Amino acid sequence: MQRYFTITQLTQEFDITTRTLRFYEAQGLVSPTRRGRQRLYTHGDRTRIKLILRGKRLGFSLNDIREIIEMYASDPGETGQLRLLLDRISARREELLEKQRDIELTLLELDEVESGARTRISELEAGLSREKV
Amino acid sequence: MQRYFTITQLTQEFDITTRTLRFYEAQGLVSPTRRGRQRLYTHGDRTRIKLILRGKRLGFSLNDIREIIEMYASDPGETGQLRLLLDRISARREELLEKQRDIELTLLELDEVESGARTRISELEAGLSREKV
DNA sequence: CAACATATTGACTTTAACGTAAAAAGCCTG
DNA sequence: CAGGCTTTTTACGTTAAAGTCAATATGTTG
Repeated sequence: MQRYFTITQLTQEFDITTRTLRFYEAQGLVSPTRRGRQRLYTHGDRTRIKLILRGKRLGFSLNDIREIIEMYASDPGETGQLRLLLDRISARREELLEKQRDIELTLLELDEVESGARTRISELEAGLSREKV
Repeated sequence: MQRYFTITQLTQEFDITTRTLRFYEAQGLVSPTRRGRQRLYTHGDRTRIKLILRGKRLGFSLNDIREIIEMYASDPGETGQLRLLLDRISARREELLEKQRDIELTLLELDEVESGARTRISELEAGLSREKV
């Protein structure tokens, strides 16, 4: 297993541009180490990038994503901070559950549209295309 | 049940601004009728708005949403068009299923962070706060 | 080492999705 | 019907998330 990934390896793997990865770095979402000026991404960096892209697919902004990632990485020493973390977690969980419900609804609607379309196709194929079946 | 909704009623119900609704109209996503210059939204319009907002929560762009809504409303007369519709439906379904998986993963990660946090809280409350438990 | 590709940096541009502000129109209400 | 409110229209501004382009720098290969 290789120790480091280059920027182009990652752009190819995730189908994003170098500009995107540098932008994420400027936003403090990843911090690849350097060999000279060149960026070297560790497996940890790669995992972070996966998290970012997953967040994007779910419609989270980069700021949201930053907060989520920081939750993962945070290591609060006192109870108050830990309780605050628990609150944030449950807020995020609520959001995700709402998205799940939204998806369920949309899938159901797609099912309806699909079965409607299938019905009409079979009508047409049965030669019943003389209006008003 | 009322026949029409005013723009402000809908902005209040959905917690969006009039600017947003007019913007959606300019994008061809809703087409309220008019009484003079005033916009009157039907129940159908209201449903569309719900669809739009649901799409947004799932991270779809307004263009995506337009296409999805057009799928719902489309009434293609010939088999070729219907098959194309079926393709679009299954593509959208794939996207949604991917989002579902993304959500599952994220929920699992949140569970882990949460249980870690709970563990540390109980350690702290047990008075074991003298480093290295 | 010259040539050529690859990487970095910085500046400017673009696109989506609204926000904000100003002016005019419409419509109650005393 | 004057004053005040909401609504509409028009136009310009803003923000997030990159895209594009040009100038260097670095690396590598014959």
